[in-house]
Amino acid sequence: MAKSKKPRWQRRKEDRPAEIVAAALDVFRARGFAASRLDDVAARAGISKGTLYLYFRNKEELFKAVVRETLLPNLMLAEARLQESTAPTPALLLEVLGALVAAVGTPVGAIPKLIIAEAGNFPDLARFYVEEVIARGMALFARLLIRGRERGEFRAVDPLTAAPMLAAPILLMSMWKHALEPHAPPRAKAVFDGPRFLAAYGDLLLHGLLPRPSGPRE
Amino acid sequence: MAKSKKPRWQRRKEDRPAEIVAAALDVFRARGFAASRLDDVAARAGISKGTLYLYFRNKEELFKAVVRETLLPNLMLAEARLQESTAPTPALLLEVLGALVAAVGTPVGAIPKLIIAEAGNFPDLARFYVEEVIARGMALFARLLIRGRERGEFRAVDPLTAAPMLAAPILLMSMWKHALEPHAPPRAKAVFDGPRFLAAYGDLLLHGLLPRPSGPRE
Amino acid sequence: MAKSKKPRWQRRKEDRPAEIVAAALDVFRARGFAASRLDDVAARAGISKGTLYLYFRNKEELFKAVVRETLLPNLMLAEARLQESTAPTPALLLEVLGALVAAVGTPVGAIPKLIIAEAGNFPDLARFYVEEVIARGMALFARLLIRGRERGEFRAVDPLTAAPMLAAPILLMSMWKHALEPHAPPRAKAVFDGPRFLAAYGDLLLHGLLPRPSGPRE
Amino acid sequence: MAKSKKPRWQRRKEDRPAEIVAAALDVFRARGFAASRLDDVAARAGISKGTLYLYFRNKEELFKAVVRETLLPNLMLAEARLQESTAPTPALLLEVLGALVAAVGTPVGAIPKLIIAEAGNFPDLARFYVEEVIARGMALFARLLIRGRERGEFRAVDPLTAAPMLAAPILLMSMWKHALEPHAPPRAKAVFDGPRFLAAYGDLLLHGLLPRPSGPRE
DNA sequence: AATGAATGAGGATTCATTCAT
DNA sequence: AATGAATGAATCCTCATTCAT
Repeated sequence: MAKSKKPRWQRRKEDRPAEIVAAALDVFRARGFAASRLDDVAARAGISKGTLYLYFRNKEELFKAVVRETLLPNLMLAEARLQESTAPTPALLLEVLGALVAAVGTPVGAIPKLIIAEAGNFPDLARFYVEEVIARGMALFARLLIRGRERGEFRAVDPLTAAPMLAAPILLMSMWKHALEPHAPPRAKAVFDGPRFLAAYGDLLLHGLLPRPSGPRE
Repeated sequence: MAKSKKPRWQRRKEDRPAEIVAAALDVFRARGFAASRLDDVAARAGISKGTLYLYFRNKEELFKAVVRETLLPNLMLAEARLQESTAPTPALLLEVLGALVAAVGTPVGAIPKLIIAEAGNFPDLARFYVEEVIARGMALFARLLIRGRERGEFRAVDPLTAAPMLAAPILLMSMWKHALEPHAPPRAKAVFDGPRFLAAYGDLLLHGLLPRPSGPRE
Repeated sequence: MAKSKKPRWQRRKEDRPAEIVAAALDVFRARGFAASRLDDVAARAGISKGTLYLYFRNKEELFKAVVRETLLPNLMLAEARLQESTAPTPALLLEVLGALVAAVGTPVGAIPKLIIAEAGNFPDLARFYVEEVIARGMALFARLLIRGRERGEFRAVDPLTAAPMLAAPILLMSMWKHALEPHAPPRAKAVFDGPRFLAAYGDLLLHGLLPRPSGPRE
Repeated sequence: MAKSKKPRWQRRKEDRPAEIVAAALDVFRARGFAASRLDDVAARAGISKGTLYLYFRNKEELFKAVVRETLLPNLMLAEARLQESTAPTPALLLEVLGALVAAVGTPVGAIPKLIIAEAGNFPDLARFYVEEVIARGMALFARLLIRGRERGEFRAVDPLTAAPMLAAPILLMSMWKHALEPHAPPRAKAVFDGPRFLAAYGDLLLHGLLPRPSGPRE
């Protein structure tokens, strides 16, 4: 039998996990974790169901991999960006928010909804998210607020308490985009459309943060 | 033979639906809709599995009943409150937000997370939520912003675009309370605790809304 | 309290069982015994589900009552008719067949299909049917054949073996009417219509397929 | 450690459907469709419950497959046989009836009872049976009657009306064998035993009940 | 390394039967 | 005598996981 030049399977040991994770995210995004079938994940990844188990011990591990591997790179990127910038803080804040808003439009934006939906069933995943994602994200915002305060660009607010407020509209937008917008009438969709949302958000946020031109307050 | 032997069950046609809905909300809240077993709902409602089906055609209908029957009364209450008040708009806004924050602490607060998690699987539920809850909620906030503007209490912002920003921290809080907080370290829990959160939120929000130049404020 | 002239329930102890049996036959006829719900039987009888159990121990007993109480009167009628008649045997045979064909058009005609479908699950019902209905029916036909032979009206055939052949088209017709006809195209329905079927049946039965060599017949 | 440990299962994609259909027919035959449990079908087919669903979408589809796949081959066989024969028509008729009587003794013989029992619940199955089995079967008999008439072997009868009469005793026999005989006393069983039944049937069919005026027959 | 047939535990749903009213 | 709310065993079907190929 000499016709065996082409191997029966491609050797793609390296790429497979990432492909599977991407496929899983797509499927989980649409149906939620519990209602997703591994059959569908496999089909979308272009492999067979059995092959999934060569790379992930079970459905839960696949879920965790999806969360870990799609969130952390994004977060580290943001942290690096903040570190090196010398721009005025209001501009830097807007830049960070802009990056987040952009990220929300990608499949990654569906992760928060998935985590929140399944936190009750996967406590360690919830813990991971709280400690590795939320805590770090809030710390990042808090540092921004402090930086602004120190440079006289922001008024004094408690950074740890205010940080979540900065994040809240981003979260809202991610929920909207990945859960409700597909079912909303056209007029409702306009509200959340990209730059417009970001501008309104920044306006409201900054005018609360910027020092008042005249007279001391509070 | 005393006639004491307590009966194996009671007839309670009137109360049952509400009790079942409450039990279902509890269970769905903890596990999510898809992962909840009707066995558990029945157990928590103190009835047998079959009894569920006397009152709800199937799991999906039960879910819809939970959403409809717990959200609408709350919403109508808020709308009524807004209608009759003559208070200054900033105070009224804070009052409304306070009521929402309070509601978030009750089981009702878990509904948004449930809806968002299952929107992909129950399009008509999603549509119901968008049209009957979100739209009405946003309209309510928009009316508040317009009222404030007309009375000179707020600066000019586009009410339809700004409304979601008012709601965002409430949503964030509901997600936090019902999904992540149980898995968070104690220090993190403090941030969202009641009045403190509300105060920070109102402060940030109002200083962005109030007109600039001068004068004493509330 | 003097307004109690009209009692809360009618006293109808006597009629109820027959009404229930009739309703049950209707429902069983349409869906088969196994797929029939007692809810439907009760509804059709105009009573509540619980009341069924005041008259019949369970679903199986109801089934047996349906069979017993609808078949036996018919059978006894036929036996009596045969006893007293002095008509020529061919005419008598046609009369009996005619009565059976008529009976097949009523709800009773569905009983054979019910028995046959459930014989495997209710052995004693099957035994009852074999011994009380089939055996007696076959004996009746056999007596007819013997009577004809003795009076020189029929040729010699083994009466016990030939009897089922007389009954076969009746059975076929009952199956057709109560099971398949509702789903048949119009052209097929014509074949089984009443007198025409009976005439063809009598003709074939009495004369057979082979051409007569000659001479007068009958 | 010998490698003996026989594997927990075998892969048998090719044979499975036919095996399942055969097992299902056995179970349906004994209990009727509605009262049969797929558990039992699976057990009899030597597979697990889940495997059923790899081959049949649900219980109803399995039922339809049983009907379709066991009836059609038999019917086509009979049609082919009729086409090629040059025998005298009475002999050919007896041959066809003999083949049918033989078929009735196999599991296939239980199909009519199943169809008739469930026609009310599966209208399209009933339609299929009326159009693909009964219609074709009756056409086959009608052709036989016409052939006999044309060759002067049969007297003139309306072929479409007479055809069902030829089939009726076969139907009766199939009902008897698969429903009632197991519950009948020994003496009753003799009546339907194979060649004897067939001989009596053929005799009656060909010659009828009336005495012949004269001459030798057949 | 990859497949996909086979498994079987788990959960939604139905409905005969019971029993408080 | 009658009701119908409540029960829970029974059964269909799904799908994560395993394993023969």
